[in-house]
Amino acid sequence: MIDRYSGVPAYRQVADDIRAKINAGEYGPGDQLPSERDLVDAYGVSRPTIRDAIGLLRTDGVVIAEHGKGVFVRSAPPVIRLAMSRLSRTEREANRGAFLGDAATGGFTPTSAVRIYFEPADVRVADLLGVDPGTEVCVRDRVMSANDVPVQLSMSRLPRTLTAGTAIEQENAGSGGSYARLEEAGHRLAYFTETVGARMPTPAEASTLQLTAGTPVVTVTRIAFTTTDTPVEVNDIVMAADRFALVYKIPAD
Amino acid sequence: MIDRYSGVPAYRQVADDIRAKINAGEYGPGDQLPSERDLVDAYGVSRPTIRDAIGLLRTDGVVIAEHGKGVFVRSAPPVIRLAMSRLSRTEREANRGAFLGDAATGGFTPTSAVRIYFEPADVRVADLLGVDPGTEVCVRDRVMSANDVPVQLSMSRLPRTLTAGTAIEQENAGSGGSYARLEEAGHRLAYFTETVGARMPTPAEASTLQLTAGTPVVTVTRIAFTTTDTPVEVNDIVMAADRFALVYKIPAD
DNA sequence: GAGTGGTCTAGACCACGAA
DNA sequence: TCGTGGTCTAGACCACTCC
Repeated sequence: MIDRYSGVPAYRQVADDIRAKINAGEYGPGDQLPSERDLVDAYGVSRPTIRDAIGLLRTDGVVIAEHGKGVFVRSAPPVIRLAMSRLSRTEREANRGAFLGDAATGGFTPTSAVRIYFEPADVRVADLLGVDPGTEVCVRDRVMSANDVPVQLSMSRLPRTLTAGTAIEQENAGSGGSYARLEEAGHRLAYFTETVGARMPTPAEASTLQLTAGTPVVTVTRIAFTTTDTPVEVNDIVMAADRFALVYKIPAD
Repeated sequence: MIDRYSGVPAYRQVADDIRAKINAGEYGPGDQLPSERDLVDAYGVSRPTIRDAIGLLRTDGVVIAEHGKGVFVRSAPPVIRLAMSRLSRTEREANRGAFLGDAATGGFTPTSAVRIYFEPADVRVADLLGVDPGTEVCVRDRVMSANDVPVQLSMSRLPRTLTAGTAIEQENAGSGGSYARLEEAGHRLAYFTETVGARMPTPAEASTLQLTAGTPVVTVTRIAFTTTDTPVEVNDIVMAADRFALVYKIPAD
C-alpha cells in the first residue's frame, strides 16, 4: 500500500489514501475508521506513523477522534446563515437584539451569559471609537449559545459617556438590546461596518466554544456609527467557522 | 519545568510554556526558538514530545518551522482589507475588474492566470443560478497573485447563454472584467450577495496558495444579480485568511 | 476485560541550510 | 561539515468506553 521510494512520507501517503477513501464515499460521514492497530497492519507502518497520518486528517477537520471509541469521519453540522437584516431597525423594534435576530433567522434557541465591566480603552479600541486611549469604556462580554451549545463570543465596548445611567450597563439591556437603548438616548444609528476574517482559535476560545481540532474561527469586528458618522460601539465577535456563514448584500452602483 | 503529576500532558505543558513566553514578548515575531534538541534538555522530555508541542503551536499558526534553519515565531503579514466598493460600477468604469479593484484598494501588484472551460452545471450551481442542472456554463477558473504570490482562487460560473460571443469566454475579458461585459450585453447588475465562511484548506489549496500549517482559508460565494433579480454569475472565492480581511457596510434601517 | 485512542521514550537515519 | 528540522521504529503504559 505504501511506496517507500516515492519520496512522499509514509504518513502522508496513508493520510492521502484515507482521505481519498472518504472522498470516494468508502467511509461516509459518521463512519468509524479502522482502529490504529488495524491500520498498522493494513499499511505496514508503525503506530506513530499511523497517528501522524490521522493527526493530519484531524487538523484538517476531516475526521474526529473519540478517546476509547474510535476515529470517525466528520459530518458537517448545519450551517447557520446570518443575514445583514439581523441588524435592521425592524428587528430591533420587534424586540430582538442582534443575536436574537440571528436566532430568528437561524432557527435555534438562543441563550446568552453576559459579564459587564469597565476599563480604560486600549490603543486599538480608542482609535476605532475615536476617543483618547484610557477613556473609560463599558464592556459587555458575552457568550452566546444556540440550543445550549456555546457558538459565539462577543466583546462589545462603548464609551461610558454614552452608557452611564442606561440599561446598557445592566446585564439585561432590555428589549431590542443595546442598540435600541442607544437610539432611545438620542444616538440614532445610521450604519455598521463589519470587518470579517478568520484564524485558528486560541486555546481559551477552543475550549469555551468546544471546538474540535481543525475548526477555525470567523472573526467579525463590528463598529456602529450614528447619523453623524460617530462610532459608538466596537464589537469583537468570534464564532465557530463550521457553524456559521455570513451573508452580505452589496449594491452594484 | 514540567509537572509530571498535574494530569496535563507534557507536550501540552511545553506548548503552553512556549506560547506564554511568546505572548510575554520573550520571543518576538520572527525570533528563532531554541532548537528541538535544546528544548529536550531544557524541559527534560524526549524529542517526540517536544515535536508534539511544536506541532501544536504550528497548527495554531503561532510558529513556523523551516527545515534546516529552525522554528520561528510567526509574524503576521500585512492584511489586505477588501472593501465593498471594489464591486462598484465606478471601479468597473475605471477599467478595473473586481480583483484589480482589490489591488487598487490593497496596494499590491496584481497578476492573474485564467483557465476557461465549459461544463454542465451541477446541482448546487444550477440552483444558485436558477437554471436546470446540466445547463452549460462558462467557467473562469483563476489564480490571482499579489506581488507574484498566489493569494486568491476564484471559480466563476455563468450560464453560457449569457457569455456566448462575448469576451467573457476569452482569457482576457477586457477592461472592467466580466461584469463590464455583462452590462454591455444588456444585463445591468443591481447587487451582489456574498456568503462568507472559513475552513481549513484542502491539500490542493494549501499548495497553490502556499499556505503554512495553521492558516485557514476564507471562502466567499458571490452571486451577481441583475435589476430583474436574475442571478447571472456564481463565483466561489478562496483566499488565505492571514492575508485578507473583508469589510462590509450595513445600513441600520 | 477487551478494545480504543492518548502519551511517552530512546534511539536511528535522512534532508535541508549555512558557513 | 555541522546544526537544523523531518521521518520512522518498536515498544511501553495510561485513560476512556462499552460490554
